[in-house]
Amino acid sequence: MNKVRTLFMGTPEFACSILEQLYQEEAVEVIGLVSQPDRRVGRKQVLEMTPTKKIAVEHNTPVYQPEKLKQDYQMIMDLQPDLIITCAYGQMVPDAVLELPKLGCFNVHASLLPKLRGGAPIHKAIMYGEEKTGITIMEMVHKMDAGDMISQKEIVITDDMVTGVLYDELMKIGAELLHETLPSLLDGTYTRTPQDESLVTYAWNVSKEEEKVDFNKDYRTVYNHIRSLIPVPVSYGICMDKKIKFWSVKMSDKKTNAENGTITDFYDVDGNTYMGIACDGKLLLVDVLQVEGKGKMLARDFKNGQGKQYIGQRIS
RNA sequence: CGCGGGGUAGAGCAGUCUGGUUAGCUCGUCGGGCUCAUAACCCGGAGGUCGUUGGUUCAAAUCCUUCCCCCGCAA
Repeated sequence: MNKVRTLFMGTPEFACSILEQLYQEEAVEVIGLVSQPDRRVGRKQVLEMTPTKKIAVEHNTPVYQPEKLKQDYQMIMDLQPDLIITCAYGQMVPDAVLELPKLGCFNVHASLLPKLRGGAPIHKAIMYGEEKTGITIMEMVHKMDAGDMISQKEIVITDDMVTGVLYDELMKIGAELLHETLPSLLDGTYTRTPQDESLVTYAWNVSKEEEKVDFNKDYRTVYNHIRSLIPVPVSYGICMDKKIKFWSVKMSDKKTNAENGTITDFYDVDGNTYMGIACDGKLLLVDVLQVEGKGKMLARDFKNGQGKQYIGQRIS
């Protein structure tokens, strides 16, 4: 039996587990990877391969990285794939490509569609306080993340989860769901469930503006907001004219009548030291933080150094 | 040369502008004490080529210079 000629389209870390899964599938041959172009990253602007590309290179799979897929997709047409799987590719796929493979084009999306369509479903699931999220595999259509759903897998979002943890969990079950769903995609026996348009919500990429924390919002919202941006891009507040990033926070029952955003003091809880920030009448406890120009550090270390000067100051 | 902050005991910082005896603070660590007990308190100790190079000076953590490294921003 011939293997199904499969093209994978995906770019970031998240797509790696899906790509790895495809390599493990007996029935599938990965004939190519399409990812975003390599970008220069960091202060030194080092050109680095995209995460999926690194994996494809190891498997000697051809990699295509068009700057604008809409204008530059002939190589995909030439490849004549039987199946296209996408996951967090980062560009809209032209209709001509969607219609090309005889088995179809399917997307692995990190949310329970029709909720959270868009580029940042994992961050937004936590930021918006969803109690559960998951993975949806669906048909690709012209409109973003709007195709009929084929399979889903749920995961509960617990209070202590940050985006990074949820991200890893979803990577895992994404690969599992793909494995479970793949046979039906290959023989065409899958069932399609249209998305209920009345329940659609969107999860746009996190904007610069969204990285800043507003301690005037309610406690839970602030907590969700901060943990949703860990470990990337990390939220921040401004205090003493410096940017302070919040790398790890925790909720508490400690009450305060200090103004929202006030750094009230440092507290020892269960052997750890936390910096308390007033929010909505309660204290939000910061475990790990980073002041502009400095590395990230434990609240305990911050307290031992310049942290004392910050007590009583307000974060805006 | 994109802009800016920084490199001082194991950790986080002060001191640098206005050079000057044993480089200070908060912790940690080690020893001792107090206590029924302690993450508390008291006493004491160890631990620093002040990132690197060269220079100025009677004297450099501090002023000038070379390079390296870390971080924030912008991309």
